Amino acid sequence: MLRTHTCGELNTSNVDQEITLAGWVHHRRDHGGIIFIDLRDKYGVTQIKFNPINKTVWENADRLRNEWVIKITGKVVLRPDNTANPKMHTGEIEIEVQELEILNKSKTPPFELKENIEETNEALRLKYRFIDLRRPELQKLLKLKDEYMQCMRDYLHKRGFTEIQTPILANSSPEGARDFLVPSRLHPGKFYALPQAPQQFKQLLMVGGVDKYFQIAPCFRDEDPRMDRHYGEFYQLDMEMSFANQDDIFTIMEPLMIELTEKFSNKKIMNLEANGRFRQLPWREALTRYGSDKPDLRFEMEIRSVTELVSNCEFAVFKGAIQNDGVVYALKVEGGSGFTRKEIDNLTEIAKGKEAKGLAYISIKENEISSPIIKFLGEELTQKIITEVDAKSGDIIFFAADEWKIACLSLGAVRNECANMLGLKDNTKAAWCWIVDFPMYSYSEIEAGKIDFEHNPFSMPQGGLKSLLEKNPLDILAYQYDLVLNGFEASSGAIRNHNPEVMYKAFEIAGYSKEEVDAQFGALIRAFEYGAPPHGGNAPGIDRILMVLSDLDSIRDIYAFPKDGKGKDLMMDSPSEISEKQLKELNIKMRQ
RNA sequence: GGAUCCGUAGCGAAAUUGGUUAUCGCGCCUCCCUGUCACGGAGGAGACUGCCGGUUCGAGUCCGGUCGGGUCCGCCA
Repeated sequence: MLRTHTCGELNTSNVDQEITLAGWVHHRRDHGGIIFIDLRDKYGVTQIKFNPINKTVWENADRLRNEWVIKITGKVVLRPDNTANPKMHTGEIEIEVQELEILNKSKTPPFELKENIEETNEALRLKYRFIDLRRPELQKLLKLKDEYMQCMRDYLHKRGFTEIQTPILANSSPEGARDFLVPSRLHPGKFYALPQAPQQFKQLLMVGGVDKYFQIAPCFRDEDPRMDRHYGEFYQLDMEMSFANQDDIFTIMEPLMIELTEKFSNKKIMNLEANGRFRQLPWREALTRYGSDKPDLRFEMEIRSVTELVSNCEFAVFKGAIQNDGVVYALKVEGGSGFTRKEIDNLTEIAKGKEAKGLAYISIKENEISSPIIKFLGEELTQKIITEVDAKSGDIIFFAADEWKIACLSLGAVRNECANMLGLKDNTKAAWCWIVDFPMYSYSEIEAGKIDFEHNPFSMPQGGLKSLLEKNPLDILAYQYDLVLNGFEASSGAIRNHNPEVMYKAFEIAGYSKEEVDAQFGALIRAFEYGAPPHGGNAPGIDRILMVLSDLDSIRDIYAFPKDGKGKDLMMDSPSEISEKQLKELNIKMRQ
């Protein structure tokens, strides 16, 4: 060992001991006749001091600069009276250095590592990630993530789950996100794909009799990143159980999420049902009341229908929407009457971003009701609306008049932004909930009249084959659920369709022939013909959950070596060009 | 694919309505200093204001383009 102790552990009980420390020069204070150095390692900082006793040691101490790596041997001594530093763990002692070895020099770092320094441009920090990682904040995050993953593993192991690794080189899946493709050298013209999720493999494990599987699984998707979506690769706590129904999955997941919240955040869990269970919101209700399939339930601010109330009004926008089988929904925002013209314009743009045509409003200030639509609604109806949504002085009411889904989503986006503006997103709270009863199908947004899977084609339709045969596809619900935390989608899961007959029928409704299903999901459907047990599971996005629990502004902080917002690794300079030789070996011609 | 914000020494920021030699703090280099811990003191180096073009007597500042970065929409079964 190059050291007898770490830089974070020495205290008064070690006084007079001869010790050896190794670490980085964190900071130096040269007083002419005495040099203090804060020596840093992962575990902390210890003050070491040099006096001009030994000429060689003194001269070398004089050369030391920030981030040089050194090893020192010396004696632990009590600091003189009134010079202890209560801010340091090791602040009562210091080391009188007798020997100094310079293990490595360092160039001047491109940014400073001291605390209380304003944060440097992220791109520079990412390029020099190996330096940035030395900061205590990031050291803590690495450790936190390790404990976090260990907690999940322990929890599931105790409940009889087996962690199993599934292939990284897999098949391209025709639905879903863009794949990362890997050309095959041994099979010219053919490609592997990195898995978007181990979905099919975990279902095959259930057919294989594994019963309870989990994996902290890497997932690869070539889609544009977001603040809460790391580019390219991310990790899910992928789990699946045989002979389980939806409530069995919830019963396993809920205590784990509670444990993670309590151990890895200082948030107080709110919004639990009286029996301690997570609230369950049907998908349709979530959209109708909160305008989102991932509602932030830390605050109320519910959408209310005024469709009935305004059904006979002469305001063309409301009237038109209702005549087209649409709805008129209202969102009362308490304390929103102070929004400026510019802020309302911004909210209007947000609503339009969700395909609303505009954003009508009624603003109620002390003695005055202001609204661009009051002249169309009339005094009486305006008052009725205000009463209906229980608005008071100081509030503003926004309206969406459109087909149901657009009305919901546009007001949902407005609700979200208003909560930001009014500071309603309380970071000391954690609001978990399940969104259940997703529709199995919806109309295609690309091809008019065509029916697509709304969410996950492998889900079991509620009512099974009977529903598929008898119901209007758009009315069929799936045993499909999302877990939501503070407005973020934390997990997605389903009870799977394990029956070949039901599977073919489900795909047939979405326009797939038997041959297409066989070609694309051959292994799965073949497996289902050999006694597949009923099964289901889900897959929490662990990076995103930790990001929310830790109140981080970016999911990149969760990764040791993150990609930037354009999918580049600035440190490794990837993606990078490859040689002609490699391309030739893979039978790929570069486009000129 | 679209929208929007940002870009000034190594880092973080400033520069009035377009005006003279682009300012400050940290860091860096040299020297002084035996109790500091954001040590102190003296001096010094370091910038084609992202890049290209335009308007103007004059551009860090205004305009157009471009490159790089952040965030959002689309996208993410």
